[in-house]
Amino acid sequence: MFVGGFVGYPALSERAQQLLKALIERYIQSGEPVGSRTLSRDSRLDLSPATIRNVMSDLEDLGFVKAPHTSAGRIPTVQGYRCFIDCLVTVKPLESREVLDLQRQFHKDASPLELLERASSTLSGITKMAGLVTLPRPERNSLKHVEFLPLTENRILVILVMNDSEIQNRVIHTDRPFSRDELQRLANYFNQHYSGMSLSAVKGALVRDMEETRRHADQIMTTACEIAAKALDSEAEADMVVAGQTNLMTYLEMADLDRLRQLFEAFNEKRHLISLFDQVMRAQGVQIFVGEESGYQVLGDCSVVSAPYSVDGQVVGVLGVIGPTRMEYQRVIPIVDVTARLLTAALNQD
Amino acid sequence: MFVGGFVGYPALSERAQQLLKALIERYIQSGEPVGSRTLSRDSRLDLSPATIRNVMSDLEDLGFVKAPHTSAGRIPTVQGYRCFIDCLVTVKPLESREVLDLQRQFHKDASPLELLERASSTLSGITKMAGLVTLPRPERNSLKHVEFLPLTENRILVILVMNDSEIQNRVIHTDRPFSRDELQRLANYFNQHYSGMSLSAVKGALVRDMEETRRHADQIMTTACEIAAKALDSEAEADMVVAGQTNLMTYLEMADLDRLRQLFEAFNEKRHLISLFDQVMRAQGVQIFVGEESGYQVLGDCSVVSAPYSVDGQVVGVLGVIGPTRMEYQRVIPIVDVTARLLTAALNQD
DNA sequence: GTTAGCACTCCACTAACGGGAGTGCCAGCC
DNA sequence: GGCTGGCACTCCCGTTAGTGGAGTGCTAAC
Repeated sequence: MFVGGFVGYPALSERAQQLLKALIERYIQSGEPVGSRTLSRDSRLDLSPATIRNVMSDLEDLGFVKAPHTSAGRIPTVQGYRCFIDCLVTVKPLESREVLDLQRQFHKDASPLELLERASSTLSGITKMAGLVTLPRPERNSLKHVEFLPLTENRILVILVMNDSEIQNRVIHTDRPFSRDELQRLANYFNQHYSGMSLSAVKGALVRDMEETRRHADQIMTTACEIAAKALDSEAEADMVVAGQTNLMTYLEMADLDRLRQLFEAFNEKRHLISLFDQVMRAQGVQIFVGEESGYQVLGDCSVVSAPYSVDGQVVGVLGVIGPTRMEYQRVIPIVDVTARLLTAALNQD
Repeated sequence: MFVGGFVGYPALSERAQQLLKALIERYIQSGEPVGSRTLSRDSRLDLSPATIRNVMSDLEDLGFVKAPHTSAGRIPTVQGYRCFIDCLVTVKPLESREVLDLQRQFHKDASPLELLERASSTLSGITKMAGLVTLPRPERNSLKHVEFLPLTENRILVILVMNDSEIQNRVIHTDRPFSRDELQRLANYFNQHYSGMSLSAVKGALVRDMEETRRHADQIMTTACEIAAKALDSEAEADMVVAGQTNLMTYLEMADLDRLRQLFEAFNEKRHLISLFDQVMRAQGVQIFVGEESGYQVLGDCSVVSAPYSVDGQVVGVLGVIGPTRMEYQRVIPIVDVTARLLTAALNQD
């Protein structure tokens, strides 16, 4: 009667599982505490309300559900959702029509950044929640080409062209002026030796090589390395694209203005959300945080459904949605999953 | 007894003006309808509540105030605020200490973009409302230097260096591949002829010159112009920096979630707000929109206090704050004014 | 023109009430 | 032992009624 594969949770009978599932599905749909009568009708188990009450009482003791007050139905706890997501939910795969709709969002000839923005707004659009996509860390990008341009006396514009056609500008200050030709030579040297490596690899190589070249008294090499090192030093802060935050305002469980405010501040601040998403980069496939599980109190009544996307077989970023804990996981999970795959595909073509 | 300089409004007696002023100041401070008794105490006029009731009744007939219901005090109408702002408010100039505090925000060696962001967040910080700063339209910027870099076969990276060290990248597609040397020559030609002009002037000149050079069959010139024209064609959409939107959530007059949502969508969409601010560019000094005066229904219970800022003596952008109509104009007006001046100063130094 | 007084209105708050939904427990049934 | 029907009990929520306060408009008197 007791079921395996239910690791980490207090053992639940088959019946209790089914009831928990039915309860959560019902609650997700209605948003109101679910009572025994309702459940008796809903679940296919053909049990009387009284029996169900007994089971529910057990579920409450185990911490899967709770009653807002004595004479109300039960609502899921965080642990309840967790269990539901891990073991009980039956994700319904997207219809091929829906996949096509999604696919259409990712134009062939869009720039990488456009693709990410598209992914974010698409996620928010079809889920009616907030969509998020982290930008790839430039450190992971590989460097295709470098250009040094003199701006004024002691200021040089360094242009980094990444292999996925992303371009970054940095302005650096130098001790002495450089002529256009000189800079051209330096850039040539640099491109010969370092292009094709990832930014972080370049950083590493520079540290080693600068010692080396200095020993050989190779002035060009040393100077080129110094300039490049300066440019790469300016840490590029991580960033993310957010879309459809305002959707969250429509969920009444967040009617608390103060809480809503904190949430929106988190969207603006980004830092915390990014470090949350960084955790996901290490995982594979869809990952879900329910409520405070994320470690951020701001996400009180929210869940995060996320999945990493990759370029050249390597995970470079994460996308996902943020919505009320009471979201339709069975629908959102495949959407996030498929979007991540489609984004990965779009980024890797050509 | 009747006062001049009160153009465009139904004539108001000195006393009525003073009462209107007192009423609005009181309402701004308390947020609650103001009754005759309160006003009798507040205003220095030493009038009995009954007398004040008569005046208030007149003010209501003239559309300056209204009563939410029969037995409540009066609150200002949009027209009332307008009159208050145009004729009645006594702005109290900032203390020199406050100016210094503000001044400290604008570091000497910050980039233009950083300055704008600083201005926005400073405005939001001291007013506890939302701060906005429009970015200068690139068209107004003058072009310092152009660089063409080959990316792949038919893609060229065009780098535009503006005179205030702002850098813009554009990737364009061409019919045939160009070699690095060839591009260098084209850029040289272009820089000789066009650098120093404003972007919009360059655009204008290109149209004329392309005809001209074509007639001379000057291949280099024509090609250079064609490439540049392509790059400049990609319209740069106007943009703005917003800070502290979430501050607005604390004003209870916006407790209506749906309205709040529309407002935040406007912040994200930006387009509308920018076109509102565009109007301000043509005006001089602080300009204020009360409620729907702005022409945007979203700004229902909001006012906009704004002022243009300039570079090289020419207005290039606008900054301001958005907050509840019930804001402390006498404080906000000088803050916006001074911030605009300080930003202008910071952008023009060096 | 100004004021005091008065009747009237409307809101906001509180208390009381009843219906509804749901629970827990118990006794009886299979 | 597990399931069920019945019943008393609890709590919420919406409605109603009542009350006090704040403010107005009007009128008559100064």
